[in-house]
Amino acid sequence: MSETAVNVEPIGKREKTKVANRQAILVAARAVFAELGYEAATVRDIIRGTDLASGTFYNYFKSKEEVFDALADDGARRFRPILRMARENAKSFDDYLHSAFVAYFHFIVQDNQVEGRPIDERRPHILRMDTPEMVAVYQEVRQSLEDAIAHGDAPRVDADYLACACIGIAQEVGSAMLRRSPPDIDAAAHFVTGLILKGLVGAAREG
Amino acid sequence: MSETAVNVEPIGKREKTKVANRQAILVAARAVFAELGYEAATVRDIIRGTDLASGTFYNYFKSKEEVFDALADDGARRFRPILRMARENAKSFDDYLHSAFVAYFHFIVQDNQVEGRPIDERRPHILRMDTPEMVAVYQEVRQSLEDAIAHGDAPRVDADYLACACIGIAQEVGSAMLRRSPPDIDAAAHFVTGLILKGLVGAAREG
DNA sequence: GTTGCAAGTTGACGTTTCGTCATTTTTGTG
DNA sequence: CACAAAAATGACGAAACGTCAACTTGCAAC
Repeated sequence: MSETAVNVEPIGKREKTKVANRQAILVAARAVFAELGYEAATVRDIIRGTDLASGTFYNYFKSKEEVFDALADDGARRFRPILRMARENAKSFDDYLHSAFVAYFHFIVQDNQVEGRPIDERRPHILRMDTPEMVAVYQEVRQSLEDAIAHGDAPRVDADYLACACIGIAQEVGSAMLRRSPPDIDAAAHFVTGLILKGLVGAAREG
Repeated sequence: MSETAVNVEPIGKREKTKVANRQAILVAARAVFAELGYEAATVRDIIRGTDLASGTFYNYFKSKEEVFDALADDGARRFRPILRMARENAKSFDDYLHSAFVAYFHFIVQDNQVEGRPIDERRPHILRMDTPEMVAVYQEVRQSLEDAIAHGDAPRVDADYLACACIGIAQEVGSAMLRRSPPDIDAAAHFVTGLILKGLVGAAREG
């Protein structure tokens, strides 16, 4: 065949700048939200953090809210493969639970160290369950639980409720962990894993 | 003494309308948020739902955000005495946990039946942990847990983490429960109580 | 390379919402 | 009733919004 050049980068300049602009807006938005808080931030504040014009913002997002959702979505998107790896590498159900929580706590610690800032500051910690990637994370967790139940590795619990409970625990205990300094990921993961597997007894400080 | 009239109502008209106005704004805001969503709602939309003038709004709240926080705060304030009663009437620690969750699930079911609407609709379900009454609820829960631990009714767990875990579970499983129709409060409460007391085994469908 | 067109960017503009404040109304008191 | 303090009012300038006609850029056909 007469196919000549390699085609490793199928994206032209058009698409490239589109991705770059979108990303620039998200980065600027993250900084602005951290700086001013979600409410006080304006679309103009965000766009000022890029080299784009005000009108361009609306080619990418309908509103400040949509940018925020995209940020949350992004977080979930980055976390999902980590979660999947935890599942694939797990030696047992207990191991899966533990490594999933470790992964999540690790993730939020990293995520909250942006720009050398401590954690502090009222950041928009608000997490929606209804953004697409968020739902995907929920489904991933739920699927793992259902598989474990099907294989007899876990009791026959309501997988929907259990997935929700795990997510709720992860979020709240995760936030509590971040409030402590330094955040002890292993301790937090040990706590929540013990709680889920054995209840209060499992969560107790010493075995 | 020449004190003549009874004084059962120490509040004059001043204070009375102040309370009424504040309440009117909160009621209108709840309706507007439900109707338009938090983002789309404006301070003017809210004030239009009352018979007050626009300027008056700012005598009561600094911003839309503050109104929203006040709504959340209000919810927590109404829930707190219910939670306290659950504690005082509890026969045991297990009983306390169970009745607290029943009370919470009952509370949110009621709260989401406002105006005959189903649950649906993206309402600002966003719950902040940093509003004063919210913190009070957290502390109430934590205190109960610490007391139980001190009295030997519960293992020596990290009370901060456990309180956060309970709240996270209550929120997420509560939301999941609301998504089902009809919401089964007892089933949900049974699930979460079992989970916390005995872990997965306790949460399984049949004891 | 040049030409033409679709895709994307720009910033100025009319519109909407914001938050303030001088004025007016209401409430409590002597 | 008169007076002062407290609160409500709505008009106003400032700020942010979202749109759009004009302009620039990327790409493909020739």
